[in-house]
Amino acid sequence: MTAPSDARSRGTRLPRVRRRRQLLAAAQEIFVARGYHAAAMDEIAERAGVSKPVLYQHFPGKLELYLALLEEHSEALVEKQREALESTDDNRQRVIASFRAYFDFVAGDGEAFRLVFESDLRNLPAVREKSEQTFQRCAELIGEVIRQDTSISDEEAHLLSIGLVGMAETSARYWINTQGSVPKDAAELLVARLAWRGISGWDLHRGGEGQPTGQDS
Amino acid sequence: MTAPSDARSRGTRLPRVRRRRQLLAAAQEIFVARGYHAAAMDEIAERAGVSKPVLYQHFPGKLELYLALLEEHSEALVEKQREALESTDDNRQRVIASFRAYFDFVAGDGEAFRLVFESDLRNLPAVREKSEQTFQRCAELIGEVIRQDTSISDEEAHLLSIGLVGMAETSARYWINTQGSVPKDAAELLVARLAWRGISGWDLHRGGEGQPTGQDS
DNA sequence: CAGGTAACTTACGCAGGAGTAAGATGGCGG
DNA sequence: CCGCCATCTTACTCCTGCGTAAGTTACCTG
Repeated sequence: MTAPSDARSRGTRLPRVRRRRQLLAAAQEIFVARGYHAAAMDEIAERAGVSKPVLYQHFPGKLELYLALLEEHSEALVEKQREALESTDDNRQRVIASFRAYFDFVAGDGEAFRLVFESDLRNLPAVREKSEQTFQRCAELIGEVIRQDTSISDEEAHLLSIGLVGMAETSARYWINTQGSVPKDAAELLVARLAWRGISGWDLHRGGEGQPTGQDS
Repeated sequence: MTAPSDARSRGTRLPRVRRRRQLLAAAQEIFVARGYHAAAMDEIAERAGVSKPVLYQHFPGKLELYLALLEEHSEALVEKQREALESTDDNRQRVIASFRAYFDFVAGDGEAFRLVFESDLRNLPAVREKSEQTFQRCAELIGEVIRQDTSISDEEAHLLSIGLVGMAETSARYWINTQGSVPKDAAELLVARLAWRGISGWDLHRGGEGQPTGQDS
């Protein structure tokens, strides 16, 4: 568990690009495990089997190193979300795919989600903006879908989307932190069903265009 | 905005208990504005119109000072939540009250919610536990209500509760961060409605005990 | 009004960790 | 085989910010 990810090659010289990738991987492990503040550049270097100045030949400072990782994984999440929503035309399936995307994100890539969802650097404007922007972009993708099928205002649709994204993020994080109690598929479907029941046929009472037929399991 | 909350009394001696309360208030302002790491004990002392050692006569260290505040506001949230759920017997009203409690919490007490929801010290076990425990307790309160009215398993009910609490927290935070775009009442009701549509009559398809009558606006 | 004690101050020690000179090394083109 | 440049290392500097030692002032009690 504390085994160096790539110290097999202590003393080995690497071409620039390869080394950079390896440094990013080492940094991710440390940042994820300790958070930004408790992570020491010395430890990151050590984990990569390299001395500290090497780190500074690839990144101007600790902050930039962190931001590089944050950027990468934020984009990955938005991309996953976009793919999920484009994967089908059926809105119910869309909801399921969307939640699955969140659970996949949280389950994948060495717990990188902790950088995006649990950053201890949110007080830095640059980081706060990135986090919120990522969140907003995910919500906006969902918001568009909602707007297509309902007659509610843009602002309201956006607020609903925010709520749904929050639900997805929160439940996915809860699920990953309590691994073993609920299988992934079941958790995804359960929460997706909650969301779908919430939004489907939203404006029926306004004289909507057809009640969801109720088969939802 | 940067006006010292209580430096009117620079040079004034205060009885111990009064001073302690004032120090907590000053600390809250700084911690909320800067986060734990960027907050300096010097600045907290200055804000209170007092010199640093005074701080240390009341709290053993920065961490304990922070934990005192975290504890206080975490308990306040859980209490608000409990009151909301006890305020009525009608589950639909319960949902609304529950969301209102979150919005109230977020709107009140000098943005103290940032300590509970956005702490930059979550990597410290003591803080992580407190946060998660607060979250769990809120979810558990809701979970009990859900279990009373549905036949789903305890684990599933809990997961749903987690999702709902996440939705409440997220939408409340979004609302407070974009003050002015949506009135509080409208936001609360909108999201509460989303949640209520999601859970009400959950297990009808199993042969439940009566369909919700559909009047939900 | 004197003396004691709680409240408070100035001024410092000290540790941890980011970032940096200056020098060593190894492989590759000539 | 030799010199050159990219790669890497040791061994520092320096700053920030927590926590404290020692000394000072106001209030209160006898």
